[in-house]
Order: sequence, then C-alpha cells, then structure tokens
Amino acid sequence: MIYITKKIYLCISMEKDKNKTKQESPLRICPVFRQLTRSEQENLELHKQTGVYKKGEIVYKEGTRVRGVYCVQAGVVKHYKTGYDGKEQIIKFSKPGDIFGFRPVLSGDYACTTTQVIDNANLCLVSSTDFLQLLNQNSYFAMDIIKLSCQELGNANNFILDIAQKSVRERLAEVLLALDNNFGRDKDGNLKIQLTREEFAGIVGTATESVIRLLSELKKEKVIELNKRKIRLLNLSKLKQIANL
Amino acid sequence: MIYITKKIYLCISMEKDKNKTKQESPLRICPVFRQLTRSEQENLELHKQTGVYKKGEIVYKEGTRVRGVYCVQAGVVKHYKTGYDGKEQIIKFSKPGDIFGFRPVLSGDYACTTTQVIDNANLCLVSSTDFLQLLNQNSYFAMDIIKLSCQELGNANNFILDIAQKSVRERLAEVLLALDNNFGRDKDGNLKIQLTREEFAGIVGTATESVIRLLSELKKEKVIELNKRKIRLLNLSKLKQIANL
DNA sequence: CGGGCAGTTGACCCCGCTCAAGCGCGGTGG
DNA sequence: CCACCGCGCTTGAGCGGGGTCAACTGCCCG
Repeated sequence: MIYITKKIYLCISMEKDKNKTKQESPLRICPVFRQLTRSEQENLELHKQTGVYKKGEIVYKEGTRVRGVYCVQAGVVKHYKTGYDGKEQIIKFSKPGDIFGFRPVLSGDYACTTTQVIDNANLCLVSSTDFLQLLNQNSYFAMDIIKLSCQELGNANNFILDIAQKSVRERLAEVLLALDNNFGRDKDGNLKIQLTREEFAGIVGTATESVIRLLSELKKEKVIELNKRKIRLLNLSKLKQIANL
Repeated sequence: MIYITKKIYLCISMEKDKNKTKQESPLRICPVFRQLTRSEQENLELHKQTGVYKKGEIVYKEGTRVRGVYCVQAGVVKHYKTGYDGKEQIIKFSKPGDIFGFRPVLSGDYACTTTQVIDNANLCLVSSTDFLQLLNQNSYFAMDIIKLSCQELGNANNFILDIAQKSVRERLAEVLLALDNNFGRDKDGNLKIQLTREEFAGIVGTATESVIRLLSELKKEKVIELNKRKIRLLNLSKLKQIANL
C-alpha cells in the first residue's frame, strides 16, 4: 500500500497545470466536476492528491474514516462489505469517470465498504473539506452530487429486491448483463472486466462453487463462452430471459 | 384514494397560518425543514398540500411520477417493491418526522417503490418545483437532504449484506430489534408497530410460513411473547445474539 | 350463516451451501 | 532446473434451510 506524500503530488499537479490548465483538467474526467466554475476547477487542481494504485491494494477499509472523495482516472475498484464470517459482498464497482467515497464524507460517518483495486488505478483525492466547501458554494455541483447519491440509492433498492427474490441463476445472468453494460467488451468480444469466480460469488451473493456450476451450465446452453477468466456473451436475449428482465 | 384539491387546502393552511405562524409550522415536525429560513417556511406553508390517508391507501405506485416530497405528520407508511411474481419486498418505513419521495424527485426518475399507508396518516406534500427551488437557494437545507440520502444509502448497503449472507432466523431477529428501535413500545410493552405476518415476510425477504414458524420458535425460547399481532420483546441481548449483532 | 382473509401446521422436496478431493498453473527457493 | 507449494478452479457427494402446497382454524364482516 504505497501512499505518496502530498508534497510530491503538489509538484506534479502544478507541473501539469502549466501545460494543461487552459485545455482540460484531469478532474474533468468525472462528469460531476464539470459543473464547477473554471476557478473552482483550477483551485481544486492545486489541492488535490493523485495516487497510483496497484491491483489488490486497498484504498480504505470499512469502518475507517475516509480522507475525502476519490475520482477514478484509470482502472477499476470494487467496493465490498465483509460479513461476520469473512465472506465479502460486493456492492458496486467504480471505473474511470466515477467518484466514490462521497457517501461517508457527506453522511459524516465511517466507510461502510472496503474499497480495493482490481485493475491498476489512478485515483485522485479531493479532501473532505474541499469537497464540502464546493458543495456549499456551488449549487449546481451540489445538485449533481445529490442526483448521484439518489441514483445509487435506487440501484441499491433494486439490488435488495433481486437478492431477496431471485434465484442464483437469475442473478448471475443479470450480473453478466450488467457487467457487459457497464464495462463493455474488448476487441475479441469478451467482457472487458475480468473477475475471479470468488468475486462473481461476492456480487451475486452465493458460494464460489455455485458460480462455477452455473457458469458452466450457461456455457453448455451456448449462452456464454468461457476461457479462463474471459467471458463472452453469445446470446443476450436468452440471457435477459434467464435473468427475468 | 381520496385526494382533496389544492384549493381547499390552501384555505386550510392559510387559516392555520393565522394562528400558528408565529409559533410552530406543521412542517417543522420534520427536522430537515428546520434548516429553512422563517420566510422560506412561511412561503412553503402557503404552497403545501395536506392530506389525510387511511390505512391501506396507496400514496404512489412504483414506476409512476411522484408529485413531490411528502412529509409525515402522523401515521406510518411502508415503501415496497414488487417482484415479478407479485411478492412485495419492503424497503423501509416512514414515520412522523420523516420525509419520503425525495429520491425520485432528485434523481429525476420514476418512483422505485410503492408507498402504502399502514397506520392512518397525515401527509404533507411539497411540490417537486418548490422542493428543488429550496435546494438551490438554501445550501444548509441542501446539505441536510444530501446527508439524509447518504444515510439511506448506507442503510441499503447494510440491508444488502444481511439479505445476502444471513439466515432467515438471523434477519427476523434483526428486524424485531430494528422495529423496537425505530417505533418503540406501547404502554403495555409491546412493539408499537403492528404488522401482518406477510409484511414481516416482506421485510425479511422470506415466505409467510417461515416467519410464522420462526416467530413461534422464538416464543418457545422465551425471547418474545406473541399475542395476535402484538409482539413483546422479552430478551434483547439474546435477540441480538441470535441476530449476530 | 357463509365467504374471505390472516394465521398456523404438516408434508414434501429442491435449491444451493458445505465439505472434500483433485487438477492446472505460476512463483519461489533449494 | 526441478520440486514444491499455494491459489484459483472444478467436480462430486451429501444434506439441510427454507420455499411450496395443501388443509385446517379462528375471526371479522356482510
């Protein structure tokens, strides 16, 4: 878990500013920051910290204070809660353009999930105080953040219904479709995001063995193709039907 | 589903204003509205609509546009999603002092739950436009709404973990404790909120028969006492232990 | 008095979890 | 260079939690 000091990063970002301020701030990768005025953006550039995170690194742990709000410039992270028996339940992923960590900052409590890198990532940290100040001074920005949090709330509610009422098979099919929608495919047509079977189990809310059995079942039915961790969706409409959508 | 026209209510609320403006606006039942300035509150009083809802009435349905944000002055409502097989999954309850409906208003989409009265209720409706305008002009108010939505998001995440990983027995115990915390007890020491077995099933995410069996199991173990729909918790610490808390 | 709904109980059985064994592969150290 | 270990993956066997179905009760209400 390498955490490079603020000082170093200040230098880097100031250097970037020289070249880029007039065109495109790195923060603008995240749509929400586009609501900020130019001067707010420039000010933020001076204060933000950027960090490079390797696969497997933990950004923050459930139950701790978060340092601020993170903006994903590259890579993928997963957010999960740990059950009392140690099993992880994945709540969501964040990918380039997403921000995360705003929930604990805004509700004023501890992180309710652990955040871990699954694809080497560049994350940019906006401190809680900076973030809160921006919310207060820019109501357009505030509205966008509210919208974001309400959308996530809607997603969470849907998730609750799914886990409570659908079978594991249905949920797995739904997860495959969601991953396809959110992360897209590589040039070979496989899902761009590659997860372990255990991670699949952590999203669907089931045991690893069940995921394995059901994936190979779907393979037999020619709905998907498997090649180690690469998964190709062959029949979207069948998959939707299986997922009950 | 009686919906009395705005005009009538304007009269009523204006009359109320004459007597009350100087002391206590009905909206102040909800803590979030305390952030509003006096003039904002008074203005809101003139525009709001108040309605009396009987047990069983539906305030709005999943998938429809909501008229605005509701503030509970008395009574209790439940918010549930309906599965494709028609079974309802209860997401949360609202009681006096709570507001609801802000999620769809803020995210700009349709209601993701159906809202139904389970205890005769007085609800006060603030139109979407009024609500959004307040958010824009009062950043303290906006911050409180953000906080609220982030807290709900945290609750939803916890719920996901529970449903995904705990047994029905554990979840049922947890629900009993939560109802005790949120609604308290009547003078006889029973849980103040009275639900049908089917509603319990809808919260826990299980079948009605399972709820019945597990409740009578808890009764046998002297953890609770049952009397029709009245439930008395006899042993909180044992209940917490069963719930794995 | 009869119909309907909430609650209860028993019987049955299947989904999905657990446990255990085995396989393939990559990394590491002797 | 090979042997070993550990991790991720796979498969089979077994079983139990909990869902479904059906029958019955008590109660409210028309």
